[in-house]
Amino acid sequence: MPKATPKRPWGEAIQDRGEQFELKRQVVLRTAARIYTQRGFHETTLADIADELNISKPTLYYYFRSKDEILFECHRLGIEAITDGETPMPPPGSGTARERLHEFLRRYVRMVVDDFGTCLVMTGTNALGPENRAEVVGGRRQIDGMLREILEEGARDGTLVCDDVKLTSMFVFGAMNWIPHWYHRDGPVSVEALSERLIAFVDRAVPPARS
Amino acid sequence: MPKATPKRPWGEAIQDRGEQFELKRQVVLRTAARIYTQRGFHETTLADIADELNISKPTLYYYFRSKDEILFECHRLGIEAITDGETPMPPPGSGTARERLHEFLRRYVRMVVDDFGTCLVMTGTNALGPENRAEVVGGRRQIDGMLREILEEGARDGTLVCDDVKLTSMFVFGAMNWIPHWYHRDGPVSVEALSERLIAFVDRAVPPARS
DNA sequence: GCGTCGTTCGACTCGCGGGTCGAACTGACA
DNA sequence: TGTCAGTTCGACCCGCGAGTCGAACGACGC
Repeated sequence: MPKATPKRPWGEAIQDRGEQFELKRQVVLRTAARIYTQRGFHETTLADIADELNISKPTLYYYFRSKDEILFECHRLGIEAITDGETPMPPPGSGTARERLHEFLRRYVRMVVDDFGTCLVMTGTNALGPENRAEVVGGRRQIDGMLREILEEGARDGTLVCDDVKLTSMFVFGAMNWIPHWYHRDGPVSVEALSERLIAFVDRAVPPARS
Repeated sequence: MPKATPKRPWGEAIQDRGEQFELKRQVVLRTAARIYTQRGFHETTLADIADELNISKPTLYYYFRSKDEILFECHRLGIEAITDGETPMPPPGSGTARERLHEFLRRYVRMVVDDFGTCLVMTGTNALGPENRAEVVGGRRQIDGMLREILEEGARDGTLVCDDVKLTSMFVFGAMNWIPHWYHRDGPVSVEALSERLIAFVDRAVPPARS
């Protein structure tokens, strides 16, 4: 019989210290993001997060400086899922604007359905401190810019026609950001199916130039 | 010269006591709704609301039982703006489903742009106590039901075709609920213009039966 | 065995903010 | 002028939860 492993709240064997540190940080973040979005940021206490992980509250402070920082990191990871995707968005000029729109929406839906993305769009930026909020707002503006750029290119290449880029992008983001309020990953509809159905809506709402 | 009126924080003459009471309650609610949506519910203290009104914190408790109740009343008024409109929604059968959809959207936009409606869609229900939350959720479900009913009728009379009522309604509500995040009443675009532009989007997204 | 570093936790501090209490003020009416 | 109901506020209470501290524990190298 293998020697009894001592009680370790994280339940894994120790290999590389720095690596383990980062790993545990990630676990904390995922858990926090999930609870934050379920109960709300202010309705979640650090004790709640600690309990869920079978660790103590001070341990959280070994990995993070504050409750705020935890939320901020969740938002940052959500934003990065789009801005720094391992495979970057196809640059302007590759394919039609409509094709790039589809790719963007697929990514965006994937983000919004993930723990961090859900946290990003469901917990407001009110709770964040000024500097953190500024960075998150900047990131969101960047994502907004991506969509607007695609819409503007669509006006040029004729595959996407809208008279008001801001209105159109807000319409689309609204529909997308609402997803976490009703869609559940573990339901009968896959994320891919969801994407395609929503893309169909957007496709109709933003038609190509009349031939 | 008229006799100097004594200092009254509310700045109005006293006429009917009960009427005044209700009036002041309304003023508190509007102010609270505005601050709640600007800074967020938990970021707003009762002192903030009191200061804005030039009254003291205990005075708020003369009009309301708790901070929760204030938020709840805001949500209730938001919901009532649609469910108990002075002019009720045209009943099923009057006009086409598409016409009823337009009327519903006009109302919904009008609500969402008002202080109480904005508060309703921007502050989550997490902060509410169980009973209050249940009532608000019930109200929102009722509004949701209105749209779904219209969509179902549209499938029957052929003026609105969508293969998935839930998905469609969520798509639409998402786009509408996002409005307060970017639209400002005092900007160049009127509420009516906004409604019509958004209706145009929805019209394209949910086409009539192919003739 | 022994020091060291990385990790964890029990027990604590402390300020913020929701909520309360009793006194004071106001206007109406006799 | 006195009383009473409606209204307002200064001063206070107090619990919750973010954040801290020092001790203890584990694994590793020697």
